[in-house]
Amino acid sequence: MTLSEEDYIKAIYHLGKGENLTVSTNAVAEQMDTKPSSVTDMVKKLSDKGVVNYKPYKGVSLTGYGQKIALSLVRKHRLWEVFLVEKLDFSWDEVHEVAEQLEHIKSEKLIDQLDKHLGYPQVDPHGDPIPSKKGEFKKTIKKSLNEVPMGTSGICVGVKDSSPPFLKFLDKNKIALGDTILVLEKEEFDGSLYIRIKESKIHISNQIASNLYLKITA
Amino acid sequence: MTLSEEDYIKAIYHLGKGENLTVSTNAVAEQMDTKPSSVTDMVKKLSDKGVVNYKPYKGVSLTGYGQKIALSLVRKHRLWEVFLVEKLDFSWDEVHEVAEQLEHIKSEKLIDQLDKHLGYPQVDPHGDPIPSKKGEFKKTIKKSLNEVPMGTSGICVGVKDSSPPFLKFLDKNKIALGDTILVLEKEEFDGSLYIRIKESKIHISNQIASNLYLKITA
DNA sequence: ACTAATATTTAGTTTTGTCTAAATATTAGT
DNA sequence: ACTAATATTTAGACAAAACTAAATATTAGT
Ligand SMILES: [Mn+2]
Ligand SMILES: [Mn+2]
Ligand SMILES: [Mn+2]
Ligand SMILES: [Mn+2]
Repeated sequence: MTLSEEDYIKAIYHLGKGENLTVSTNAVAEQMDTKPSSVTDMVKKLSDKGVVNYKPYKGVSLTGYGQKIALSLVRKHRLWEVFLVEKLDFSWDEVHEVAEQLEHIKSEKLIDQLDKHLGYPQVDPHGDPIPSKKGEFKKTIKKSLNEVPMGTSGICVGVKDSSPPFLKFLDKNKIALGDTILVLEKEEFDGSLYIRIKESKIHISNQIASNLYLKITA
Repeated sequence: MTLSEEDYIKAIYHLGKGENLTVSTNAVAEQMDTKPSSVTDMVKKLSDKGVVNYKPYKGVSLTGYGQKIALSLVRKHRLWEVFLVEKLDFSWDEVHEVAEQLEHIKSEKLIDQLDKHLGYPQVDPHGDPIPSKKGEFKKTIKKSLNEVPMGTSGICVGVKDSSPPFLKFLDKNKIALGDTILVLEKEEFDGSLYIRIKESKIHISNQIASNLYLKITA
């Protein structure tokens, strides 16, 4: 697969929410920041290669073969993200762009050894699970912080919005993956939340809360 | 620069033996495993971009700008090779192909942090020097083990005699290409040498020493 | 069911990097 | 200096991946 083909496969995978939904040409175009006509061209080629199922005007989905490729790419992307954060001191809002390039490096040994070097991590710096070599991975049950009952305590495992501004906000407020968060109280007026994180009590807007995923432990 | 352009720049750099010699179209074609006509096309484009000096029928050389790019690529290539050997347990004959891909990843922070992670290495696994961020690097020379001053350390990069008996001897004594060798002391009587190789001190005859090449950073 | 809005595909170009075959320049041998 | 061999460039073509503009299909509103 070429770099371009691989990026399309990943886009179709992500738009299919891991359930291999059929996705529209326009959705892929938006995700890839390209034109719908370019998507049509590429999707025809991927169909010829047996990577996707494509019915004109009806959308596109991955074949079994296509899913395997997608999972392998996701694995590589997330392992590289872990490497960048754990070994090269990148912050979690800097890794995506570089991993987007590194995921295309062709070497099976490279990724096996990287996995080992990192101690076989289960999740990437954004809390997303890393598929095994065989393409299996644990579904993490995530809920956004604003939809759990008061008194719930859990571990921050991910974000919905991973834009640099949001990630920077989290850094500034010392909210990081792996932190234990306790939801204390909801402000009736604006739906904002009081939470306890690492011994300190902070106040976050409902919008912030809705973008933070919690893995509930109790 | 595109991946293709970068590979051409590196080829011209290497053919120029680091002295920026003017090289022929055919030489570049051979190095790149492509056709001379393709080289002509690319060289014209690189000339337009100010990367090379090109006179039709007279050959091509790098401009100052082109040399900077070449050194940056060589730096990246060699740092990745060190990473693969030191951190991911690749052997020295497996790294080139992968480094050939990794050298094209675009991220200044990535390479700075990688350099730091590796402890600012001076040479790659093949004994070749790693240019600094500014493009400076030490020259290396290849000498047979019996003609270097005592106390010299270098990387074993080749053999003069490659007959099975000699190679078997090397195997038996755990001397392999890529090993770092330190010359400790010469025995006056027979010119034999005491050397240190991977934590162990061994004794080799002058004849053995004369058949081993060392790459030394000067 | 008809029409308008939207989504998608088709047709025709462009850029990049490659190739083959033909033309031309350089070099070497006599 | 002439000729033959070799090196290099030019011309024309192609595949990949993108784009714009036009055509067509789908969908939603009345
Ligand atoms: Mn990518
Ligand atoms: Mn991630
Ligand atoms: Mn390369
Ligand atoms: Mn090397």
